[in-house]
Amino acid sequence: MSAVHKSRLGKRSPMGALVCAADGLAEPGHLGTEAGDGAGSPMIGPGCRVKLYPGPRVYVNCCGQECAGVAKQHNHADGEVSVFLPQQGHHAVGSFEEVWTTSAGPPQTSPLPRPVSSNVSMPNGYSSPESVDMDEIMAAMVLTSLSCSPVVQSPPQRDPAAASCEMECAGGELSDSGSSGYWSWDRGNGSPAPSPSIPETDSCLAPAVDEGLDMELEQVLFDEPASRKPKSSGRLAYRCLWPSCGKVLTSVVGMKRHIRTLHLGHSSESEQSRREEDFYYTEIHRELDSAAPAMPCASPPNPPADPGSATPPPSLLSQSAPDRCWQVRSEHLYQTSAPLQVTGSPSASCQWTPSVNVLPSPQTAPFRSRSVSVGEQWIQQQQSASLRPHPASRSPPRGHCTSRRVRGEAKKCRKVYGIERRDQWCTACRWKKACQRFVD
DNA sequence: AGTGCCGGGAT
DNA sequence: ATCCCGGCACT
Repeated sequence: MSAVHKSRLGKRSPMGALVCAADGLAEPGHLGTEAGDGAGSPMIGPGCRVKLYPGPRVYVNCCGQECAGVAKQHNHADGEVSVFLPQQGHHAVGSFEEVWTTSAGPPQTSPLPRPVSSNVSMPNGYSSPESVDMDEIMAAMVLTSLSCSPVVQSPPQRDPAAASCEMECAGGELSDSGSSGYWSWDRGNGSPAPSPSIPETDSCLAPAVDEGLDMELEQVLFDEPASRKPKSSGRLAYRCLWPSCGKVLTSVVGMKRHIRTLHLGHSSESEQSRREEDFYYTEIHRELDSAAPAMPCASPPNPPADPGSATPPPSLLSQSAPDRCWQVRSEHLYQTSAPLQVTGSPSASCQWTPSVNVLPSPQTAPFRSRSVSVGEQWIQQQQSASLRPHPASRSPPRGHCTSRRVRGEAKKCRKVYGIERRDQWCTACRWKKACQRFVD
């Protein structure tokens, strides 16, 4: 079956993307949480595999009454959630079941319109998760429109594999998801190797914080753009999301300059470059950030490397905007690629070559060189016990070398017009070729 | 059996 | 390049 698909991916281009979605990779609405099978149970609570990210406002049962707090840690293994209670001014550690995300009541009784997802590292009392989400969504839309061709400007969709990376790795606030996991305590899901080519993934490494602070402190008092002016100045910092950088500065200008000069390698002040810079740093809360223990990303910083040359990490996904685009823009792959996509895995078609080069940074090169998306790798690893370093080495189980395209679901000329009106068929149908009029 | 279409031959 | 068809895969 799958062996048959490969030859038809070309004209039946949507298939690749559909496979990604159909396989459950994309799960809109489950942003930032790892919900279980229960589609309508995004609630934190017992029996629900929801992962609570730091940042969102949560409520705990404190002395018999509901107390608002900020989720800080969630030890998924122990089921303990650490919540910072601003009103009490201390942290509270409670069981997973005692935390809910709406003020309506405990999780068992109050359906949550959205799972705990606003894991943007925001300061205490910054805003509600929902408002942050809106900002993030808007930013994501802009970034997506910049980074991708128009076809990918659909609402952000997440695949669980990508979400798993978010959970493992920090950063990603500027992604199109708008609710990427900043970090998580769940360490049990394989090795949290960060994606080597994605800037956000390495931001969990936060070196050189102090030096950045020392260097840029004076700038806080001056040229702070209104767009990113922190609501509680002095508490916000900006972390460079460039891989193996993680520099934290206290001013946007300094951070942008840092990214522009050190990473992007140019000093252009154009709008384009500024947006690029926005993409590579994130706003962090210094107290939260410093209070956060070692990030789950324990692996050393990965330089931008060819993903195909390394063994694919088990669950390393990020959801940066370009990366997301790849998940969606899978349909043209067969045209630009060769045998790499010709694999038996149904997900192997999820690959594409971006048509727009918006991020001329070195980071983008590995992106484009990806042969199989990480989500696909995740699925393939789930499906196959044997892990193969190169997707090209996978060959589908096929009876013979010839490949036929799968029979299309669409009605063909023969069915539409009938054999008696064969003259109205498309040329291909008349010639017994793949129908060109009613393509799948 | 009916259908879609690949591969290849004929023109 | 166009036209056609044998034959295979699939439903």
